[in-house]
Amino acid sequence: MVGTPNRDRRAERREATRAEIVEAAWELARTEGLAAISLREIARAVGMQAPSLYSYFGSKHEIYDAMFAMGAQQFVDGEPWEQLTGEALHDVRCIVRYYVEFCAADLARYQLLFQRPIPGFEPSAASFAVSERDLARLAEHLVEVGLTDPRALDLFTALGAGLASQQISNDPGGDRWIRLIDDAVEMYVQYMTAPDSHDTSAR
Amino acid sequence: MVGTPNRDRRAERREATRAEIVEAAWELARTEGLAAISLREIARAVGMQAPSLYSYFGSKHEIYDAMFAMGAQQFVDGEPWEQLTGEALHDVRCIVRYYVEFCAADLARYQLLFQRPIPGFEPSAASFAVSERDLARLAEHLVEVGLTDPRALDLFTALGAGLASQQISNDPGGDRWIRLIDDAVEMYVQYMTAPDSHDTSAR
DNA sequence: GTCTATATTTGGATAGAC
DNA sequence: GTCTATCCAAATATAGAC
Repeated sequence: MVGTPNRDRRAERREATRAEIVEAAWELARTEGLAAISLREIARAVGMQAPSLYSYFGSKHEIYDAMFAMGAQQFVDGEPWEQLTGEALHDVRCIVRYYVEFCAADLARYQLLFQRPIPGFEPSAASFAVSERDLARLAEHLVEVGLTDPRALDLFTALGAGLASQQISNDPGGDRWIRLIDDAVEMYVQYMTAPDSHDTSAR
Repeated sequence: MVGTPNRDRRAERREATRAEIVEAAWELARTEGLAAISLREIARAVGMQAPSLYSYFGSKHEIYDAMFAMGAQQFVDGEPWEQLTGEALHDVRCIVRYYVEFCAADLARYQLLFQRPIPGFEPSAASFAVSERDLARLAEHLVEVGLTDPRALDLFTALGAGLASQQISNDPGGDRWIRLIDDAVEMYVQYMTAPDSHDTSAR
């Protein structure tokens, strides 16, 4: 009998090339700006002609989408879950540090993942799902360390986003806001764990 | 004797047309995205042909620069200085509210003023100076209400930027993070005014 | 100061040979 | 799957008449 092989070498090769294209696109985005990359440049970087890219992606937006998915996966893969201890102050500090440094490390990646600088582009549901699952996991962990207030998650993300945004926009390459992380986290945890001076029902 | 008139009607007319062009550019940026506006569209919106714009601006970047200056001026002009009382909690709340709502009210304006989504564009020193003077004034006011810690300003801007960023990116048109402003401000002021449990020298 | 005409470049995308 | 050739649209910017 003629069986089907348990590895599809052709599909593997194809997937590898797709990854190569996306990597090249990121490289260009980092040097020239996210909105300034072109199919011709991407193709040249991987040793192809522009039309050949259409064998791998149906449009430029599909490439952006794959870039988004890759960035989101990088974020998830690098998260320091194993360093968490269950102690609120420590864990929150850990996560905020990771987030801010992840953002500051790559402006283009930050823009694509956390802003919407490309007119007309929105990540597909599949690409977005990675981020959403991760956010849910974060929400769970906040509850585990005792931050059960329903506002805890949104205030947390606002804090991280603000430190990252300021660091990137106003001191790129520096550490002016990175140095504030520990203070900000202390402020946040103190407030969220203080005995009900500000809980919702007491108002 | 032949005197010079004390009003230059020609210059006034020219300035009015420049303002009209910038206004049209903002209008388009709001509907199509900041990076997607073209000189042709701007020209059509003001009843001109594209090349005529070059009588008023030397390049597209100069139009972006004028847009930046206009946005910065709007921000300054709308600031609620007259509502401030000298009481820290109240004043900080006032300013953060103004900032977040200003950002949330116009995505394109937020992007141009507080992010850098246009590859190759940076505001001129003159346009930027408006923002810088305003930031200095804010710093002074924080000191006046007792927030003398050197970290107060940067933590303040991070807080505002974070609330605005999350509101715009994750709940456009809603108020999910706007509703958190009062809590965030309370958290901030409590922390910054708490008796030296976290001041620099005590560490 | 505004126009027409055009230069020049560049972009995304498609057709069809191999 | 990759190429060449090309389409088509759009962009910024300039030249020169009026």
